Amino acid sequence: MITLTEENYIKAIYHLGKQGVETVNTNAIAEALQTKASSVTDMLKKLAEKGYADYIKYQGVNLTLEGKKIAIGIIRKHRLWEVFLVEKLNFKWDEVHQVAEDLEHIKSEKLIDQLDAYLKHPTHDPHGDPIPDRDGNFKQIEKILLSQATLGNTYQCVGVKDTSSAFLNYLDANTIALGTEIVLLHKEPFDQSIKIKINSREITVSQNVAKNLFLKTV
Amino acid sequence: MITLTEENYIKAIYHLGKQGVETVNTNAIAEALQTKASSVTDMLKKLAEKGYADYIKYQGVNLTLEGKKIAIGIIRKHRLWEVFLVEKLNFKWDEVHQVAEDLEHIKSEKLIDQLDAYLKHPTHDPHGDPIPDRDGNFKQIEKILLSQATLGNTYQCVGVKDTSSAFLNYLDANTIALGTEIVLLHKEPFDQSIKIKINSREITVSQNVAKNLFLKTV
DNA sequence: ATAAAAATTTAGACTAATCTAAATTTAAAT
DNA sequence: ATTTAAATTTAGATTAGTCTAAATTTTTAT
Repeated sequence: MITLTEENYIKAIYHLGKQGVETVNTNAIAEALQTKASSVTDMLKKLAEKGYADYIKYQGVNLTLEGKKIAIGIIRKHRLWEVFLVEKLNFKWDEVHQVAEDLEHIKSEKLIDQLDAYLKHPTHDPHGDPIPDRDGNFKQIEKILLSQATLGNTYQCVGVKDTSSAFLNYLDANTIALGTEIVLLHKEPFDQSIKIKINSREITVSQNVAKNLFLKTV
Repeated sequence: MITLTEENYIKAIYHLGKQGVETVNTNAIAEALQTKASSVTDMLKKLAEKGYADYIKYQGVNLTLEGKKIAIGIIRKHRLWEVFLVEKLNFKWDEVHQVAEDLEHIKSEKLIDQLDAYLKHPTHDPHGDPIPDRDGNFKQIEKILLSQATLGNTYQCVGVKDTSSAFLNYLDANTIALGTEIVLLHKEPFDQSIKIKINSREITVSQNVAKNLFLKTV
């Protein structure tokens, strides 16, 4: 049996290692999980022993195939619950994360498969992140940050990098939602702020915003 | 903060003490939670210390008002999730218990209030048990066991005592569901079996069945 | 190439929840 | 009213996860 704590470490390693591609170091995990490096070391040994991770002392950790599978399963559950909370229970997109953080650990295949069907097999969560299917397959859309977009082009908003309430509320206040069309009008060299057109309204957003909004070309 | 384990003990004490009316003894709790009496003793001390229970060494335990409030809150969540699973996710009534056992510990007021609204404020769960409202109020329907019913009378099935899959499947197979009308035709003195009419079909059920089916007069 | 800084691990201790085995208290039986 | 049996508690140990402080390894800077 896998414990709740083990699941949280595996998920953190997965995210920190960019879908399990890069090696993750101890301090990064400690920071992500708000715990101490020594606690992380203990857990990495345990995860390695259980076959969920490859861990080399002082060198860092990688998830094994099994570890990745577990991570993806948790992420699938997390994102499905987020969709449920927003679509069925009227949560706003900045309110779902904490609750989904708990719901993602409920262990019932039937529950999650039925939920998936009930929600009509959604492919993306309320923040634009892809939802893995039963077999763990999902494809990341071709997406770029607003800060990397090209002048004059038209884009569609497909996700956010920062999922803090502060940022999501900012987007709400400026009527920027997933699916919103955005035309890039001007890039200010002085402070990297960007002028865009949304819903036939022109606004200027800061570099900070531009670095946290994902777009795709249309 | 209250831990998951503490919640489970409180719930067990509540149920064993018939809604917190009777004093509960150590062995009963150990049996209910599949643990050892010594573990129970430890936990009772802790619950008493935290103000959730009144505990007297060797005499047994009672929930305090706060303890009862917590128990009722957990039961509310459990039963709402059961309704959700049956009505929205197509679970059968014998499949919901285990999953609800986990879901009941998710802590989010908003989640449970929204769920309640989404389900249109149901008053009873799929087994006929009442669902407490936000303030912890609920009323038990006037109900009797089939074994205590009177010959010739017409009743309506309103709940089950045993919630095992074996029993619930038996009821399904015999088209006995919540709301089904039942006429008591004959009580066999020899083995306490009972002949009833359901949906214009006559069947005989064992004493065991009669002692686990709740009815109300119509 | 070596010293200083940063990252990581080890050692030893703590808490929550559990257990076994022994001791104690209460209830039942003669 | 004792003795026996049943129920309960205590004592001491164990596991998972965490922590602090000290020791070690790696990286960085000169």
